[in-house]
Amino acid sequence: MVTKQVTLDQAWSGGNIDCLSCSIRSSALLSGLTEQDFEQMHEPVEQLDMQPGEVLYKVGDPGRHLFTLRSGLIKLVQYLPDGTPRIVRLMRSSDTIGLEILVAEQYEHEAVVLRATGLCRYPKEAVSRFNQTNPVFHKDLMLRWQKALSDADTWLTQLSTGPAKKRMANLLLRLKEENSTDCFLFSREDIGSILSITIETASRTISEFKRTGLMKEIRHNHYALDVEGLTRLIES
Amino acid sequence: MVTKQVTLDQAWSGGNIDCLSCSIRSSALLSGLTEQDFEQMHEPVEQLDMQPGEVLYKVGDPGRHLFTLRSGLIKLVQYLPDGTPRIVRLMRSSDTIGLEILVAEQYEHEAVVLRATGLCRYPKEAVSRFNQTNPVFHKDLMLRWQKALSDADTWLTQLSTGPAKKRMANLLLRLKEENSTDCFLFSREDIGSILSITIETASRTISEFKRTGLMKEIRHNHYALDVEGLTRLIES
DNA sequence: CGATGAATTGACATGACTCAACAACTGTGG
DNA sequence: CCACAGTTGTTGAGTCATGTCAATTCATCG
Repeated sequence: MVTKQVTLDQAWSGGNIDCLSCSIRSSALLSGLTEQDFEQMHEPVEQLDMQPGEVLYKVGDPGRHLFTLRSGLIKLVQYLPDGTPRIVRLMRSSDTIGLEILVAEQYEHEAVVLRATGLCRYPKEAVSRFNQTNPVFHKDLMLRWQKALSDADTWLTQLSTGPAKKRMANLLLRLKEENSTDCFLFSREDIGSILSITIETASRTISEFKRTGLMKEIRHNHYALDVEGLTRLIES
Repeated sequence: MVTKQVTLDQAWSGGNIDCLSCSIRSSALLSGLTEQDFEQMHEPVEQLDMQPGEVLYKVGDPGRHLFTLRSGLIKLVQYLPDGTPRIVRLMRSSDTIGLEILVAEQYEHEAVVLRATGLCRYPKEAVSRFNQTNPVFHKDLMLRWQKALSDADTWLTQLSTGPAKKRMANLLLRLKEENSTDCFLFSREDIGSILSITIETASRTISEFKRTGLMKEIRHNHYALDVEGLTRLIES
């Protein structure tokens, strides 16, 4: 994990790491804040770069920071009583993770990097204070909370209900890049843990989709989707 | 649906319907508010009594009110693209439903009464204003949001993952009354829609549990659970 | 009492899991 | 550069769990 500290100065100046003119500003957690807000922060914002497999935090870790993804992909995992891991959400660019620590002491998930990820780290206290003093920030935070909830419902209805083929089709369309038919997959084990199926079933389903033309492998784990066909499969 | 209006007077006076001394006050949405807060409300709080089968709202209905359950049981339903209904959460006493309208225009679920339910109805504008002006209220609202999210995760991991028997065992323990082994069930169709299994599988699983002594039918849809045994089943 | 819908049960088909063999890919050391 | 081991993905055969369809019982209510 590589970290880069953002000093108060840099955070709102024209420096390299610059929250005020951040490229994902409109969707970043600290968008809408003023110079003064940043001046009040005791602990700096930091930027992290993480590689696949690295663990951001685990269930029960004391939570002192929230994070916003600038790029990449992170899985949130919970474990069943019998030890089976279950991926409960995927977080992508502009998503915020660790919201729970605003009202709890510990993280509720294990956060593991799936694809090289850049993120910004905010101290809990600062976020909490902004939330209480800045109405725009506060509204934005509620939006993020609601989005998380809404995502959780979709996860349940689309990825955890019905036969494996429909679930897989839903996952593929969900992982599809905007304005394109491209889709990047990851390990069969992770796919299984998302759809609650075995790696064999995941592999077989993908093979069948390839055979029937619903997807074409461009290169390793990179596919072109037949969006029409997959949509029809879901709705049938 | 029976409604009883709470006038400004009643809301904070010693009247019959009295938010300030409400019996579930510590867990009700408007706990922590002062006389002055109630004076600011343009539209009154109302109490509703609803019977099984009645629909509180549907997906896409314009959302103008939030609700807190005083008693009873309500299911939140979403529909799959192919029309299958899926129960995504069960709401019980002291739970708040309709949070989404604080940041969205419409309800995201269909809310249907499963057991005779009493609830309080709050106008969206008032809740929104309290949220911005009253720090305690605001903190409470965040707690509710986080609880909903946490519940959604549990729903996914416990009730939608693994074999039907384990899911059923989890559901039974979740429906169990506090400090007792009693458990009230509802229609097999609803159980199926919670666990994402067919009504036949639901029925068969319950029959098997009765045969193997994991539960005993006291009267219609009222059971005594073998908590130990069910827990063992889940963890195996 | 009969009529209706819900729940149960049985017989069978099918989808998903298990176990096992093998293939493809990755990284390491010679 | 190759040989090798370790890991991940694929495929096949057999089993088991769940879904499907149908028949029957049960509960409720007029």
